[in-house]
Amino acid sequence: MKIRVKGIENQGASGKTNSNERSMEVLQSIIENYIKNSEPVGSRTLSKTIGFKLSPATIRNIMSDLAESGYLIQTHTSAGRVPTDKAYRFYVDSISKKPAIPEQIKQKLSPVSNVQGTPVEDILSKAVHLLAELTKFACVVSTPKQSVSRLQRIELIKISEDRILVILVTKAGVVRDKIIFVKENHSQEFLSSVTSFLNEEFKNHSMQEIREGIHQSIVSDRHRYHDLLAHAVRLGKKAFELNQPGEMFIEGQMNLLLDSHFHEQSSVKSLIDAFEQKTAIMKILDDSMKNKGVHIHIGIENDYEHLHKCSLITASYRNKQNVLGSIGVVGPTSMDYKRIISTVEYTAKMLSKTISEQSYD
Amino acid sequence: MKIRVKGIENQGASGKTNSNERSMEVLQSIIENYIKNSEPVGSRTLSKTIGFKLSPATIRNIMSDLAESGYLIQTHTSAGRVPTDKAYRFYVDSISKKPAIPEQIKQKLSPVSNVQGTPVEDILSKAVHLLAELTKFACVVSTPKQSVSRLQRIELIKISEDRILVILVTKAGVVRDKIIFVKENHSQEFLSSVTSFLNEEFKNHSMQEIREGIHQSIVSDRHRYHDLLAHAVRLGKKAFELNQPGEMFIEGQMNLLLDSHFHEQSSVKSLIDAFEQKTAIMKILDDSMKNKGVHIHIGIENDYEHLHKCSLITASYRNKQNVLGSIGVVGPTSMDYKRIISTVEYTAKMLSKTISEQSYD
DNA sequence: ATTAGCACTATTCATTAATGAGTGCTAATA
DNA sequence: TATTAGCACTCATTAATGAATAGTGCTAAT
Repeated sequence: MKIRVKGIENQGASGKTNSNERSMEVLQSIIENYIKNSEPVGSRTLSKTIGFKLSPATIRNIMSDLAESGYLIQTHTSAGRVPTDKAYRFYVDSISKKPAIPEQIKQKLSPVSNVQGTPVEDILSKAVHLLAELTKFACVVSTPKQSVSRLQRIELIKISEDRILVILVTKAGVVRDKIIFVKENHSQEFLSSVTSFLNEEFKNHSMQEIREGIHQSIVSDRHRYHDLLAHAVRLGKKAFELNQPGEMFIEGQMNLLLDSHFHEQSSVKSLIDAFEQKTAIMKILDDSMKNKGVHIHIGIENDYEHLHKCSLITASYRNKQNVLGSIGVVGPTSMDYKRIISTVEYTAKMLSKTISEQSYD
Repeated sequence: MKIRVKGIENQGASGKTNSNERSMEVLQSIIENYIKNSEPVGSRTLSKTIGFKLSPATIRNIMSDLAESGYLIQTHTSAGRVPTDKAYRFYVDSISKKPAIPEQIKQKLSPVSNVQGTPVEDILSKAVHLLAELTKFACVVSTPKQSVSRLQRIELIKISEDRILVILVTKAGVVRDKIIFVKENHSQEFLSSVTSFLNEEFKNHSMQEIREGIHQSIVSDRHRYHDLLAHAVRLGKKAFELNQPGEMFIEGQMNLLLDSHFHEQSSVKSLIDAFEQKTAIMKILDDSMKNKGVHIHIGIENDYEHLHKCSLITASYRNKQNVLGSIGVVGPTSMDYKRIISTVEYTAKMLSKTISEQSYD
């Protein structure tokens, strides 16, 4: 029995790194070929397209090894081979130098920064729309997380006997409004004093901090505000209560359905489910905020089953102070990773730049 | 040559209304059959399902006439017949008594009214979501038109040296905010006086009126506000400037792609286009606000070419004073009109009720 | 006016055969 | 020893064929 050097896996074990490197290059070639044509790639085709000279037979041997190690599968006996998620993982991990952003893409995305006093939501929506247009996949973006946003200003406005409009302006330039119901009929003057108190006390603090600290903070100031206090606590609590579960804009869902990889009925159903049930994607976007750079989730790596046939490329955007949210692409596992990664990265960068310029820091 | 009574078309011309009515009933039967099974219906099948006794041969004759008059088409020689848009138009026009809303639908839609101080946008989004779930088609809703909304309160808040946050609260309970840029560094006190002036002057007026009347109104009050005037005019103009082009929420687009009628590549492309290019659908929603009741646009009746294979059922929603926007369903021309019409109608009613309760009238 | 009967037509479905892309193995080769 | 040529084999895809089926249109009988 002949034991063949397996390449990749047992790197360094044998001295044959030569053969190892070659396996990697072959695998890379197969992946790129499949990404391009979406068709199982065979040994003959590959021997032509590959950089260096190798006969189909040799390639077959290599492919056989790669298949054994779980990088390739065959849909049936006499078909070419298709990369597995493991292969894609290897592929993206081995990407060293990112391609330069084509001028054309920069051009396309320039509207994102051409904004003067546009609400942050509109900027996000513009960005995700353009990203979908560029990538031809589904794209998502999460709105700035309220909890990490820092307060620029709060305003309480009486709009009827029992309703008070709360306006929160964050440093990032996001305006959130909500209406709270009260039993007491406060005067606008009273509200104004509560307002200025809250502003003084909490400007520049994150919503998270405010929610946690509001009680102590007010209590410690007891001497300055006496009867006003009880009401202020109650109003403030209500005003800063977390109610927005965090929104997400989606664009280009339908693009996916033109993609040949999602043509089967079951795939379509999965996709519908994945986008209906927003939490799974939202969670991935949230996770993406924790670390810098581009995040890549390939197929089976996703916890949510309905996303097993998808890859997600995400990147967070920020202003000068905080990471605010993230933007991402949802596509088939066989997407053109190099292109998509750099496009997402660039878009996130543009977004950060634009929003930073609008922030109040 | 035998001249057959054509039914429908030449009503009253001959005394044979009997045959006429029968044609209509046959047509109706064909349509309902097709709506149910999405398959061309033939004479044999029909002679079984139809209420009264008629042989296939007779039905064939009638069908032949109906085809000649443009109510039916054959996909090929030996296939059954399929209703045309003209047939659907006849069908919906002849619907007399609307079916009662099934308890199940009422149940499903009840969350729309279970809201306490929810922003109008959230109510709309909830409603359109549920509607999509119920109908299994794509659903859209337009946010309240700014121009007809009447002012409940305006607020100007200084948030940085050169930026003023404008908050508009409408009678319908919609809060709109935007940031305007100014060259002068106004004090908050100054803004407050402008604010109370604008509130006094314009409360209860529609945005449309305000935009048109702002100049005169302020000029005529020249004696009361002297130096303040010039600035107030400028700020007010900016504040009330129309910038929101009118939004639209879409839900369940992907539902359409599960529908057999949109399975061809070209149809999918059309749909994507139709939803990408929101203006066409937006226009239909806008039109729907002009008249009461449910509006029905069948296939070819739509101006926008990419909607030629779709029917739209829309209905406007309102508060006590004004028509605010409309909600609708986009589905295949062979949708179950009776069910969809009454569902949309009911949803719009619920929406109106809920929003009215929240309005400040 | 209605219907039964029949010839005719087009789709759909299963079967078959030809094609071709691709593999695995073995033996020859550099 | 690694590579390659050659060959048998497998299996999906395609086209061709024919039977079954669902439907129509027309004519003649009721």
